[in-house]
Amino acid sequence: MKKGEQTRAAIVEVAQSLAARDGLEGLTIGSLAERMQMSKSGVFAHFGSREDLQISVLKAHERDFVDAVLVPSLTQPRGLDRLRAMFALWLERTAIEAAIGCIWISGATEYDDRPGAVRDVLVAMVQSWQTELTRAISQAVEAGELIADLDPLDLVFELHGVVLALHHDARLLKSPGSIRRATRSFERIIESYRASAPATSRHLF
Amino acid sequence: MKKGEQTRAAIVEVAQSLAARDGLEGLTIGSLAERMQMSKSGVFAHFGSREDLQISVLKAHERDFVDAVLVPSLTQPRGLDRLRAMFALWLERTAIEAAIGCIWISGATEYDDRPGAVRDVLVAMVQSWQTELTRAISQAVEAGELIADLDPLDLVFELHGVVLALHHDARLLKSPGSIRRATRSFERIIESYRASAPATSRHLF
DNA sequence: ACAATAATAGTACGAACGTTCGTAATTTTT
DNA sequence: AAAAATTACGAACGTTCGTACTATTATTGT
Repeated sequence: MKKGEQTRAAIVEVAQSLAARDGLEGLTIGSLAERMQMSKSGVFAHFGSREDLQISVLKAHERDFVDAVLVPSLTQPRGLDRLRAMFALWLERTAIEAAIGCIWISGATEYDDRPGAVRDVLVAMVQSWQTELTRAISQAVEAGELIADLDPLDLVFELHGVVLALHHDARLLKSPGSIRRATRSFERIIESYRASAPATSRHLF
Repeated sequence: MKKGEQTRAAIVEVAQSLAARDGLEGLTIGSLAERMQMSKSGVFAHFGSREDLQISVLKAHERDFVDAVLVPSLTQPRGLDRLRAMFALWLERTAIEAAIGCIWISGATEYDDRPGAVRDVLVAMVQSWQTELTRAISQAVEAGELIADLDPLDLVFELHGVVLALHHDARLLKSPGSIRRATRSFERIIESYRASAPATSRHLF
């Protein structure tokens, strides 16, 4: 690994924590350079533009998210088990990010009316994660663990709401016990969509 | 009403729509002056500082919110009816704000790590609204319309999640049908907390 | 109508923003 | 070790930011 690549990686890492606190729009090259003990132009040279830097931060965040949430959940068998793991890990990560900030959530409000490359990348990432969730839910439905007439997107919507409310309450209101409340909420939601009959293999029909 | 007051009111109104789009931090006196066809200093003179302007915008927003959501809901009788009205109106308003932006929601991520007067005012407003919701829920519990062991804050949390998810999906992802999904979600949540026995007056016990 | 008062414009400021450019220092390759 | 390529720096650019101060114009009360 050449020198340039490794300082670039170091810059992006610092930029991630800076953007987590101040938002992607609050991220400035000046403050980043200061934290890196580098000159502004030295930092800038690693990216063609600030937009490139912001996108690099988003990509690094996605890598982290996939490694922390999606990948570990795949060790669980398809169906409700895996869905539970996905959401448990998602909540765990949100709980951590409640302390440092989540650029997907803050970015959602920053870029919901600001067209451009950063917005496009962000939207693609969120949709990609929602697609993963949808797939896991569909598998749980097919396994007969969730009610057959469930619209997977409905469940995605509700789970997403729990995560957003957790982030909001923990971060803005600093209200204690949000994590416990979110976990309970998740269990309640899943329970209300559980198929009443015990799971039966599809090919029995 | 003197001249000054009425131009000030006009400025705040324009500032509201500007802040809805760009966030309270994205609101600048320069762009505000341009939209008002006034000089920067002319606009500025109505406020002691930008922070004052931001707080004025927040207060105007709260007035609008109370007028559109809280006040009309009070015409309904205490209990589940009123709670339903509150949330229906809240959703209705969020649906509108999904097109123009909501400064409470964007402000939540802008100020979750930025101490100061703006943050303090924002937090107070959110908490005030959550207190109203909590009261309405408690009344529905007392009326025997919702299960007795319900923690009102749990329900506030879940309803808030629905609103946040709606705002997110409608605004960032532009996904159609979010409003219908949110409404269904609300009905489902309420249903799962409904007291199974028909409502009986408390003083019968 | 005329003072007194309030409201707006004008100008200037220091700081921070992203970006460009020429050059020096360092790392990599030969 | 010399040559080539990469990486970092320092200074400056033009803008925009919020705010202060001073005029000038409108509005108000008598």
